[in-house]
Amino acid sequence: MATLKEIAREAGVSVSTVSLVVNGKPCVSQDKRQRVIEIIRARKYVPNYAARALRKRHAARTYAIGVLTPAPLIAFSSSSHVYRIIAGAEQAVKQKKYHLVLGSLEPLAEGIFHLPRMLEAGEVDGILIISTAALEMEKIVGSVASFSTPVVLCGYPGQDFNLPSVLIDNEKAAYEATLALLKSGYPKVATITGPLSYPSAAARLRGYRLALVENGLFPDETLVEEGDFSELSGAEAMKRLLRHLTPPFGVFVAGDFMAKGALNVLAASGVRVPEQAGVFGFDDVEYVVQSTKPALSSVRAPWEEVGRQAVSYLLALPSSGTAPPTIMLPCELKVRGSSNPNGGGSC
Amino acid sequence: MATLKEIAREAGVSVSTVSLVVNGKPCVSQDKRQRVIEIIRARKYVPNYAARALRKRHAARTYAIGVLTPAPLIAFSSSSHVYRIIAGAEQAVKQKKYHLVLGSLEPLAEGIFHLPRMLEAGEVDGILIISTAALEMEKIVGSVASFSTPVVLCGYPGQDFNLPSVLIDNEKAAYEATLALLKSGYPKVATITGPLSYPSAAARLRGYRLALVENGLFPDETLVEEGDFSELSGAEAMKRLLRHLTPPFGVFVAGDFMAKGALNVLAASGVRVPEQAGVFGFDDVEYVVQSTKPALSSVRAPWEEVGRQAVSYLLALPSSGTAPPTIMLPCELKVRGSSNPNGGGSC
DNA sequence: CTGAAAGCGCTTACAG
DNA sequence: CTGAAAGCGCTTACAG
Repeated sequence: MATLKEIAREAGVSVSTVSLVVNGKPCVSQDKRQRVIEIIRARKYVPNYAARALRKRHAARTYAIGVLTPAPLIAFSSSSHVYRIIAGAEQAVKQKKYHLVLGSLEPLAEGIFHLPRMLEAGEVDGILIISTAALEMEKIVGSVASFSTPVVLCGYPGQDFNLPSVLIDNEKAAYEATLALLKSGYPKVATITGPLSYPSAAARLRGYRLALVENGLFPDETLVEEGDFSELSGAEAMKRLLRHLTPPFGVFVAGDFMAKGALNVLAASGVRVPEQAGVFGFDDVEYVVQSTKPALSSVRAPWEEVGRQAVSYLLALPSSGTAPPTIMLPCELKVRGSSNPNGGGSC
Repeated sequence: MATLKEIAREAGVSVSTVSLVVNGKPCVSQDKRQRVIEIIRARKYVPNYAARALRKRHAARTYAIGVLTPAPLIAFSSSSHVYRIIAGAEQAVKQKKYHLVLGSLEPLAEGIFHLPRMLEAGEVDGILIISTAALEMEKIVGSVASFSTPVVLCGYPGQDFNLPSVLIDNEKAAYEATLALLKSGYPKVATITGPLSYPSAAARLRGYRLALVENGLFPDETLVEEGDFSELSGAEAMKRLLRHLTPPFGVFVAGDFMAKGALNVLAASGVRVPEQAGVFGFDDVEYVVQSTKPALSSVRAPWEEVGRQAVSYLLALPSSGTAPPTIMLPCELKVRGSSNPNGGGSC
């Protein structure tokens, strides 16, 4: 690899001049510039990144944003929000000539995580932490906070870590999905929740209740059943609901897999969807919503946009310590056959 | 940020001694080592990566592997092999304390690509290039070849670029899928191909033909129809096939979306699957194979393993220039209801 | 417009 | 076992 010095010698100029040319500074005469550029081409000179960074000291950027996932990527299903956030973030960094660096947490033991090297040596200009609905973030956030690298948390709202965050608004989405069921004409609406120890599951339940109350319906606790996001748990929750519940009714289900289980039970029980019962899921998992009959209405979270906004926050982060803002992005309702008795339930 | 020199002054030792401690070299007395470590802790010293890399010159590793995708991630569907290769690669680099750096190609104009900075400045120790079935790789491979960074190509076999490659064996997989249809008892087997200008589509056709010939069947060109991987094109190709084809027969379809279209046409034409016709897809797209009735048999490529093998090749790459090897990984047959007349086609 | 020189933070022979 | 010193490749005031 050629160095500045070698180029300078060959061109018969000083290293300063070569440096100026390389960095596109204007104050170099035409002929010298020309000569230097030719030699750079011929020798395939590439600036030494490390030397440059060293010289520019702390002003030096790495032009990299780290993405910290709560587990190795292989652990996530292809429909996971993790991939969608990464795709959005990549789109956003690209325009600014940044790269994404992937690092993942490896749980070693109870609450002990192996942190990727990325976090330690100031190798990135900012870190985007992806959280899951369930993840305990205390340890991680604690470790990260001791570094000076800017951080932004992406994912589901949970405990307040006093970190800049881009989150999706679970409560509002649940509120709107429940409202949609009521508006579709179902006189009462039940819900199947996720594990209520998860902040996001609790938030979805709050949104559901709010919609009922605002419409003059008294929240009836026999209409609330808890699942664990699995298809089986959704089926069992639906069976329990059917003990008290007679059609017509709506069910807001806090996850698409559970909703699929619920639909199966309704079909087996002879309850016609959407005529006698409307079902609304959550997460808009492509291969679930397309595989049910009728197609499942669901809540779609804007995860790509979460990634994009997190990056633009990191890249614009002022060095002054302003209070960490929290952005809550709204979700979109995808109304399909399962909750739409007026639109022809066959599609 | 504290520097070695500051730590040395505070500890009353020379910078050499601090450097030795930081790098875990043994030849330092216990008490000095102790003192230095304490001060490093207290001052939260972090070694300057750039200085280290600069000093170690070319021996310095970046501990990063670049992943070059043929387009921004946002352009790929969640079922894309791109995500699966990345997940496998991440798993592999993790064990060696490496990171993955994401970079993507942006087609600017006809054959002109904007190359990510990652490729230019020796910022990574190796580059994993992901190709698609259709991608023209000439330009990219040419640009990359002029750098000294080791490269490995991942994806579908195509033109021979004389690069180390980890590919999936399309031909063999097509051969096996066709054979499976014959073994299931379908006396003749047709095929719906992808665009035959794609090397991978052509390879799948070769595999199909080989299976026929080996079983004493004369390749009949009226049994070959070309599609473009879309569901619609699969439906139309199936319609064309049905002009000459009477049950029982099998169809090897070179893509799951086309297979779905074909299944729809068979159902509409009153041909029962798998009793009268067997269908085998390709790619094992989760939300397609699960949504058809009966469930679609398909070929599953080991993309995670492709990523893993590519990384282990890059990390073990000898500096001497041996001929670039090419690894062809076999695919797995996922036999489901659509091609299995004996297993009860209802599942 | 151009060159000589200092120095970024670190590692590494080289003496002691 | 320990320290003084050179130098990695670059940028940047500073003189001219």
